[in-house]
Amino acid sequence: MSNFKSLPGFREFYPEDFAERRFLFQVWRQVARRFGFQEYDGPVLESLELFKAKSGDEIESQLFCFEDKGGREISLRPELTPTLGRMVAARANALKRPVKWFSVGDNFRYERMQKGRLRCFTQLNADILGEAGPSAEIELLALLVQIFQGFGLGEDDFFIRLSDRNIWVLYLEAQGFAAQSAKILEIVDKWERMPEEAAKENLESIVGDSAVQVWESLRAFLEVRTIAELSKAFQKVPVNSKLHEALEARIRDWTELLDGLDAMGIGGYIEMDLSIVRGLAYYTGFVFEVFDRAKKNRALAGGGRYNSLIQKMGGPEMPAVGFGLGDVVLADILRGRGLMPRLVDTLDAYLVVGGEEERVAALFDANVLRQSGFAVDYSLRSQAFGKQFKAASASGARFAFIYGSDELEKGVVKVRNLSDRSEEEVPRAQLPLVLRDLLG
RNA sequence: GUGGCUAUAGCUCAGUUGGUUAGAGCACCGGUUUGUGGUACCGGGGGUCGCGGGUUCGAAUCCCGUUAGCCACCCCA
Repeated sequence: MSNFKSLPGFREFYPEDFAERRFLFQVWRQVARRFGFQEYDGPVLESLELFKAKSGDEIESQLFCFEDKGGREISLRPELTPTLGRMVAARANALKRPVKWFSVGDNFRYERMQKGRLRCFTQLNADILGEAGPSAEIELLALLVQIFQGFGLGEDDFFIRLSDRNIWVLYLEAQGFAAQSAKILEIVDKWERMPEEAAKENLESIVGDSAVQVWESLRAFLEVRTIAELSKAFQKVPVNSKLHEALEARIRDWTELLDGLDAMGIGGYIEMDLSIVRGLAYYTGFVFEVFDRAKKNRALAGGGRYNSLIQKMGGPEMPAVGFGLGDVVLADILRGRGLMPRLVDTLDAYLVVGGEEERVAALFDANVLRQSGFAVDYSLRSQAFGKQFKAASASGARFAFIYGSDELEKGVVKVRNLSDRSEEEVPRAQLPLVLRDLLG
């Protein structure tokens, strides 16, 4: 065995593995186009600054970054959104709105691997830019659901946890902690993972004596599952008139969003769950994550609204919402459910060649057939008929063309249907036409 | 970055209290088969037993180290 191994977290795709990938990407592209999204891509390698600008300096430890020969600090992209932001910012005023774009590309993160997480993975990114209202979220979430449905997954398999950073800020503001909201949301983010005592201590260091009271209010908010419960939660905190207006507006957004998702027929996939807050740095409104119902896997996808990124990239004010969907967890789940088809490249015809003299005719016809667009193969070596038929079956070809001395004397080849074993003689010149008919 | 478990053929795994040339099934190649294919029979190739060191007359087996993988934590854009 070779001493050269692929790098940790980087995969090799043998043909049967690659077939799985192609299947995933096919569905992604098909469904995205169905929704009117256009495909784009950006550079895999970017300046380190681009990613730091969006996510802060700490991110460097999780990047594949290095100095190039020109002394530039660069990094393989850990995500596509900064690149998208720059691309859209550069042409923002010339782009028809809404901008509905998607991309399928490799991303790189220097992290310890575990189930569902590698160092190089492929992500579908879909974004809608230029629309501030919930109609963009409705469209995007509908796309997300149809993609999973496209793989045969349904309501019993996955669901979307839907949350809202705006409503959290309003809630904390009402309690007088607007300035501390980022830190408090960090506690919310770790609510299920962090031991209660540690979380309470942490909270105390942020809000001081009000810790007990705030803790209870967080707990109550996390139990909210409906708009009615949401309104009720706000009745227990002091809401001044200015806040009241913002709150009313936000509740109208929520209503529009949920009604729209119902209208799309995907209400059954949505669960209001304010424990989702996600990457605190740049999300500005609704955020969401997709999980399998069994919750045995990492999030299948995640995203949300990021209304200030385009400006940050030097563009005009431009609202945006998007999601990323990785190939690793998705493939795990599809395999687990038996929903990963074994796609193999199949041939239209396999040429069975009698001997060296017949080979001349076979090579000639193979070339003609291939130029006509058919997938055709034959044995590179002179082999017994039985051997060649075995190879023909294994290749998945639908037909075998038999080049025997008897046939060629008559100017025909025998066309054998490999599934029903029927045979007919066809003049060589007519092979492309006949094959086209046979394949339907 | 931290911790636990694992490592024998391309894959799934056997391998006795340490014992002589490390096995099986599947897969692959060849044959039975220059005129008919998923079955059958026969044969073949393929291993530094993850790597390095130690104990021993002798190590896949015991000990130490190391690397990689898996799982969880941290993180998760």
